[in-house]
Amino acid sequence: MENIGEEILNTTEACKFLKVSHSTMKNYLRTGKIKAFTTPGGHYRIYKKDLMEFINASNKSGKKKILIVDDDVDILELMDSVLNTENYNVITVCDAVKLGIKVITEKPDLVLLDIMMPSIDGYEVCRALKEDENTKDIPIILVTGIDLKAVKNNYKKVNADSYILKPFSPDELLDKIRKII
Amino acid sequence: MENIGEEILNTTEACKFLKVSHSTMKNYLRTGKIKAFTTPGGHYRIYKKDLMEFINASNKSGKKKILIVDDDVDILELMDSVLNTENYNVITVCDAVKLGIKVITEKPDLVLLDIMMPSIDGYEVCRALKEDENTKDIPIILVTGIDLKAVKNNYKKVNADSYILKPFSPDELLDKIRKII
DNA sequence: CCCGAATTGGGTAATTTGGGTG
DNA sequence: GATGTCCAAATTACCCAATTCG
Repeated sequence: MENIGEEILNTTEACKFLKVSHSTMKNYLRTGKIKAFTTPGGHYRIYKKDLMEFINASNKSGKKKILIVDDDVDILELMDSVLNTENYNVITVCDAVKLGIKVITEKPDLVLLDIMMPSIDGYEVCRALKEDENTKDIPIILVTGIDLKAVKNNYKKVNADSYILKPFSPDELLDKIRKII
Repeated sequence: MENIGEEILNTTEACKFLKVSHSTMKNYLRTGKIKAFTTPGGHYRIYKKDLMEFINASNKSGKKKILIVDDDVDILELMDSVLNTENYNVITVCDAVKLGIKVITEKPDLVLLDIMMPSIDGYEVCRALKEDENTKDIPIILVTGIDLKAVKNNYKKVNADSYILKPFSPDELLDKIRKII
C-alpha cells in the first residue's frame, strides 16, 4: 500500500490506527461497522475518512471537550455559550496552575488559550504544554486581542496549532475549531 | 496481544505486571489512577509507559516525593542536594503550568513553593493548589527570600502549611519538612 | 510473466472484557 | 482498598489457501 493518494488504508494499517488486532479489524469489516470496499480479489480497502467516522461513532458521548483559558469574563462567557450551543463540553480556567491541573484531569480535546492575559504569558503557557509528554498532543488555538501580526509570526514557534483574533464571530470560532477536531 | 505491538498491554497483562487482580485493575482504570485508552468496543488498553508511570507514582519504597517550585537555580540545586542526601525523591519545576501538570502526574507528598518568583505569584499558586479537589491535601511550604513578616501574616490566608526564610540551613529545611511529612 | 515475501479473509474456537453486585 | 463471581459482548488466536505487492 505505498500510495494511491494516502487516503486508502489496508487492514494492517487500519489495525495500527485503531490499535486492535487483525481479527478484530476483520470483525469490524465483515459486519460492516467499518465501511470499506474490496479489491477484485476480495481484500478490504478502507478510506481514512470512513475510519475516522467509525472512531467518532464509537466515541460514546460524542461531545468534544474544550478547555478555555482566559481571564476576560466577557470572552469566557461568549465562548462558553457559543460552544455549548454547538454541543461542546466546556471547561474554563483563569490561571496557569489550574490549567496544568485541568489539562491532566479533564483530558480536553482542545485548548483555547488567550495570550493577552495580564498575569500569564500565553506563549510560555503554550510552550510548556507542548513540551510535556502528557499534554503535547492536545491541540491549542491561541486567542489574541490585538496583535495579529505578532501571533501570526509566533504561533508556530510555540507549537500552537492555530490562532484567532478577537473579536470574532461564533462562526469564525467554530470554523477554527472544526478544522482541528 | 501479539498483533498490535509490544508497548500496549491489555488488562490481564497489566494485572500480571502489577500482580493485582482483575477487579483491582478495573478500579485503577475506572478511576483513572492508571492512564489508558479504549478500543472501539470499550476495552481498556494501556501503554506500558503509563503503567511504569503508575508504578513510579505509587512508589512504596518509603521515599517521600517532594516537588520544588523555584526559578532560582542556586536554591533549586541547594534544596535538591540537601533533600537527595536525606533520601527524598525530588522533582523540580519552574513555571506554573508545569507545576499543575506535575502535581497531578507525580502526586508529590509535599510542595516547596517559592513565592518571590518574578513571573509567578506564589501566593496565588498556593491558593489555586489548595482550592482544587485533586491537590488540596498536598502540604505546601512557602519559601521566601525577604519578607518574613508578610509571609508570616499571609501563609495561612492562602492555606499553606508552613513557610521558611531564605537563606536557610539544611537542618532548618529538613526540620520544617519532617514536621509535616 | 514469474518469483518470493507479505498480507488477506474466512471460519471457528478460545480468551478477555467491563459492569454490576456482593 | 482490594477482591471474588457472574455474564453477555468484545477481542483475539489459530489455520490456510488465495491475493497482493515489489
